[in-house]
Amino acid sequence: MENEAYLPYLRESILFRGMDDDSLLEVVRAGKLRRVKKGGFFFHQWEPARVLYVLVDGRVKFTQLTAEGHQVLVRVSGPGEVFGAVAALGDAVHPATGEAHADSAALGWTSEVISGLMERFPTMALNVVRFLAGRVKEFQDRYRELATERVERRVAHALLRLAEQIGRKMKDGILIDLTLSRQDIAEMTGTTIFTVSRILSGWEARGIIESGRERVLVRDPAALTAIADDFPPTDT
Amino acid sequence: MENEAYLPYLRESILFRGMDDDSLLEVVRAGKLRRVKKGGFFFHQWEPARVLYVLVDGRVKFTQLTAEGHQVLVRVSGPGEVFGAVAALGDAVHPATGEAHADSAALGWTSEVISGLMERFPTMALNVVRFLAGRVKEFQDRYRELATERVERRVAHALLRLAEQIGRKMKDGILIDLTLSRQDIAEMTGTTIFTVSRILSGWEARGIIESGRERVLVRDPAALTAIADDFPPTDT
DNA sequence: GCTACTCTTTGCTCCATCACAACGACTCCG
DNA sequence: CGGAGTCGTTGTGATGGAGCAAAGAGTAGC
Repeated sequence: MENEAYLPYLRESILFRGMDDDSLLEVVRAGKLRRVKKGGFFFHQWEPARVLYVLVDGRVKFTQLTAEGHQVLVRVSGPGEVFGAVAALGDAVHPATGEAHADSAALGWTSEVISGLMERFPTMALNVVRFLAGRVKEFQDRYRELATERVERRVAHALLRLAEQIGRKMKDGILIDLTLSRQDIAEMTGTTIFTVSRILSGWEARGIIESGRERVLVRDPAALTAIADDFPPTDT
Repeated sequence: MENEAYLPYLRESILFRGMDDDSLLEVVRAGKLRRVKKGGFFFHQWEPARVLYVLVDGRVKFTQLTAEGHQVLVRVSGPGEVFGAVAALGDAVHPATGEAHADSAALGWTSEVISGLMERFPTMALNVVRFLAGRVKEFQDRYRELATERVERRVAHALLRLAEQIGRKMKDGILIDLTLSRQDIAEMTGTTIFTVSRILSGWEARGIIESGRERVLVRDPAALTAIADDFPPTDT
């Protein structure tokens, strides 16, 4: 079974850390590989959730649509990351739609299989718990951010998070390695495309970032951090 | 050991659901009761987290303070609810301060004990996972709410959540059974005390709520739901 | 039951951000 | 390489809600 080729991904994944190779092999064999082409979907919002995935290749964006048609971009995942977990583990419906923004592949386990594995491998159960605790903390932080911060700071935080998570180090800065439109940023930070555009233009003029169509390069992360933390600008 | 008196609470708690009485007894014995007087603290933000609690009596408010001094009210817990879990299970620091707003008592287990129990009782591990998954979902929802909704709707949502969680049915409505100031509501919804005051006054004039000093009674939950869901008012 | 304190209300001002429109730039495809 | 479509920029209002000040209402302690 070709699944085994993905073992290295699992070994580093937060869910399976600390497990021995035999156990990992068993886990990998219990999973099922699913490929989704760019533009395709792993699941849609409101669908009942059955499967927890670990992305092994590609990029997946998770968006929520509100009743009024507002869209919120919840997260972008890259290889090695876990997704679909919250719904699959809480035996509920998917809170968001997962769309492949590049040709993608993910290993999936149904919730029953996951439960079984957790019983057999307590280490894994603890890992799952730690993973979820981290997610809660993340959303709590983002919640507070949204509740207390101005748009500019929120955008700075969002870019820093993305740079950290999927940034690629280039000679002149950190490229956010992802097609990332102004619209996307607006949906991540709860603002409008216009405001984002103005903010990014301002930063570009100050040399903090370099941006093009669906592309952002962070040239001066320190300056961005200063904005995110609301320090006064270092130079006049 | 008097802990056993609290068995009924645990049996209904989301963490211990589905466990047999022998196991529960063991769990309860492994816990340590902690009492905190009104105004006292279970823990402070930034402290390293060691203990997961189940509240057996009282009310605890959880607040986060931002670097700039903005305060955010994250949650209010009543008897039977789990708290301190996210930090204790993720072996991190407490993301919030837990203050008793009434004389309170809680059973606590250190993270090591919890880990041990989860290994011994897989049912409990699954419960923990489900609990955390629910928390993630909740914060994701609140995040989206904050990102896309106007203040009035957010306040409506907040009151409905509170009514659901700790409301007490009265003959003329649902009393939110908690000292709940305008300030508190503002901190829950990411707005200011002034705006909250205006909104509540408006609702009171329309007969939707009845409010006094640190007290809110929901007279017409349906109207509040309509506001929360942004339906046009049913009558002129 | 007076006093001090805290919580709440309300009027006013101001501004960050939204909303819309129009234009400009880039990309893809035939 | 030209045209259509998408994405980004910028100017001009409009406004929801923040921020502040001052007064009103409850509450608690003495």
